[in-house]
Amino acid sequence: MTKNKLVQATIKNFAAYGYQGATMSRIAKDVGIKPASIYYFFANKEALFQEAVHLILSHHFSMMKKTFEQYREGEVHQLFSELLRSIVAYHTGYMDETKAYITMVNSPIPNIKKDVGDYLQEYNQWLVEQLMLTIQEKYPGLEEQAVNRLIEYFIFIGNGLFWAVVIYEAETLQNNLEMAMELMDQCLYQIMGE
Amino acid sequence: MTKNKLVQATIKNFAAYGYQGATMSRIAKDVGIKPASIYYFFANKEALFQEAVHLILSHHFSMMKKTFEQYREGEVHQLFSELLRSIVAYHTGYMDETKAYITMVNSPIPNIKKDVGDYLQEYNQWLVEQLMLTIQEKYPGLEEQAVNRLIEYFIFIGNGLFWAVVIYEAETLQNNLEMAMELMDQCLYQIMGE
Amino acid sequence: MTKNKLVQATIKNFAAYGYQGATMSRIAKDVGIKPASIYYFFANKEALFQEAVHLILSHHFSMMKKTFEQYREGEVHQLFSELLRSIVAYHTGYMDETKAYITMVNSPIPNIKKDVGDYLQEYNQWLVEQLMLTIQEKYPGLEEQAVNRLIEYFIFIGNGLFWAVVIYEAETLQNNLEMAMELMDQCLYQIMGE
Amino acid sequence: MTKNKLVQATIKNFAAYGYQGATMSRIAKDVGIKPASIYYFFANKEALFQEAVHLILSHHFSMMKKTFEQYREGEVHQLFSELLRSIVAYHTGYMDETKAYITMVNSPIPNIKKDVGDYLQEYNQWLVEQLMLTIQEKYPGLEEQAVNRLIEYFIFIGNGLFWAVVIYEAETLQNNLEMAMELMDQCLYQIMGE
DNA sequence: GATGAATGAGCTTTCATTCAT
DNA sequence: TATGAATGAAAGCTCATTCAT
Repeated sequence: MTKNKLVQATIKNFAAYGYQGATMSRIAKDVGIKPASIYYFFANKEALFQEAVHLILSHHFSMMKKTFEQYREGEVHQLFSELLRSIVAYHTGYMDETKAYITMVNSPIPNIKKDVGDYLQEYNQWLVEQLMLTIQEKYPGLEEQAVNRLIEYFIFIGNGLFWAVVIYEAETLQNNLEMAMELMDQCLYQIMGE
Repeated sequence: MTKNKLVQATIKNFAAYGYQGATMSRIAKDVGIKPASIYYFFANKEALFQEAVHLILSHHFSMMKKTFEQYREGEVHQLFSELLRSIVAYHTGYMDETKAYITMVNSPIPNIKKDVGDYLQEYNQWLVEQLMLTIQEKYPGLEEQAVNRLIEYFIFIGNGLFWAVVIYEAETLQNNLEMAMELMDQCLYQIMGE
Repeated sequence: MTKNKLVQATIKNFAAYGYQGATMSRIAKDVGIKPASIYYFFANKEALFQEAVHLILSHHFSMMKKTFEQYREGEVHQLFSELLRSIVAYHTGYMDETKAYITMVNSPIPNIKKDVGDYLQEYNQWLVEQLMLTIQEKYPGLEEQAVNRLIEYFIFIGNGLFWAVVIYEAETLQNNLEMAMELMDQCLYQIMGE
Repeated sequence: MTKNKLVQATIKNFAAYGYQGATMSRIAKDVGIKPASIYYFFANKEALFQEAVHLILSHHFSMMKKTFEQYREGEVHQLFSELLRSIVAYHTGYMDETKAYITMVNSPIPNIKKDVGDYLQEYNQWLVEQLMLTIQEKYPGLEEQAVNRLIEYFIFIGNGLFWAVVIYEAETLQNNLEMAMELMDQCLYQIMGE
């Protein structure tokens, strides 16, 4: 469908040139239509980009959710590892979305900045909640505060991994993933006790 | 000096709007001159931005260098802590430079992308080299490979902290700094032994 | 019928925005169809507007004719009064047509300008002819030249009233109508003698 | 000066094509510059047209004022005649301004419509005030109400003449001017007594 | 050093129109 | 009858850049 193709092309151009640098002409050309035709599907540039933003964010969410659901039953140690692996897999696999995401975080377009901010908060909340439930289920005696610290470490380590995806090549990145997993194991060991 | 003010205004606008979004008019207005006057100081937009890029990168380098020199004589543990603290201090204190840096990393302007890539490599090399010397000096018996791993962990943790500066508010950020330092201590303990 | 509704919507938009300012989309939206559907009824924008123009002009003609026929049998004095009253009634009652008419008079669209010019001439001719017949019938001895002067005064006063409709509110307009009727009476008295 | 030429070309195009029909390109071409250059002098199309509107209105005002000052000392009868003659002279001499004025009266651009409305009121007020003073000075015993009625008739007759300028050719118009002056004399005679 | 005036290139957007369905 | 999808042309406007002063 033309509309979907438009959003995909928008993500690609957003990633490569940023909001102002991505032009309606280029996006149209990538899709194989004329610029004027975009306006049949979207009211204006901002509306088009907002749809792209929403797609990126919901895509990210569904990816992380899928991983979470797949490994929630197993060991906590493995869950963390797989979530970290998933961060790398998603962000390298959908590099355009990742690059677009980076420019979105400080977008001068208020609506976009707001959407990303809202998402970040929502995603974080979901992640904390789910991890809390899962871990407490498995370690019933554990204090909430301890679990919370564990989750905070996980998020911190995840952020390091995310930025690594952006700036490093495959090899270094693989090394970073291993470090992340080891650090996470350390934290688990430290907090849960032996 | 007008030229300096121009570069500063460029950094500010670069941070706020990205390369394409930052206009010569706005930069000129911020400085209090007319757009045409910019061309007395810089050949064109790219040259102006490249100077801004260089300033940002060299500023970052000199900050990290200063911290390094200040703490290289002390304990390794403290050196790492201060370097991490320095990352937070620099990136929050010079938020515009940080934001500009983020957009620079994926800049569609080849020269800018290249400069940043080169810098990243150079900075990394310097950091590794300096840390290697310093640590080996203090732990003469330690294998190079172990030191290397330690440094890699430090860089990984530093990256996590960097991204935290970008997306978190002061409070969360402080918490992240503490986690970073604790993780680093863990690594030290793990690798150096007790 | 859709076609009629289209013409009505065209008049409304013509009045509000002028020829260039009135868009096919807006007209379609007012009617509740899509722009493409207009082309089933009209060859193009000009054809649509020409139909609107014709409707406005023939509507005006039929209104004035009706008034004329209604009062031609009575006193000349009353006929003039009612014709003047009719000018106000028509142009206030069908304000959209009046506003459209004003823009039509100097329309950059040759066909429209021509149609309006032709109509003005035709309408004038009809008016003069009818008034001539009616007045001569009632004042058989009167010289044709005198009747002609009377008619010219009537048209002049009618024009003043017309423009008053365009620029004044109801109250001022009412006052203008009374002045017009009094002036007309004066002319009658002056020319017909006591 | 380019700016003045721009305003003149704007009036000409405004008269010929209306607000929406007049394009920045055409105006630029008339002046002998490129469209982009207009934006050095005016913020946008509306600002340019607003300047044109102001010029038209103030021009009209200064013309009527001049006539008024020239004949205020003489007979009232002559003052009215000259004012009427002045209406014809101005509106035929500056046909573009007159045509532009007609489209302005019902302009879909709020600012323009407002400016014209405000002007109409201001001009009317000035006219009534000046005529009141002048006539009362010359006919000291006359009641204010009587003078008021006289002025109202003058304005009414002036409106008829104005619209005649718009729709008639020179010959008919001359005839209309004579009628207007005769009607005005009649009113004077009627109200001031013999 | 600085700018007034100008411009080419290109941007987003609008709009009348087409045509297969 | 009606429209979804598309487009050529042109609109208003922005912007980096130039150059004489």
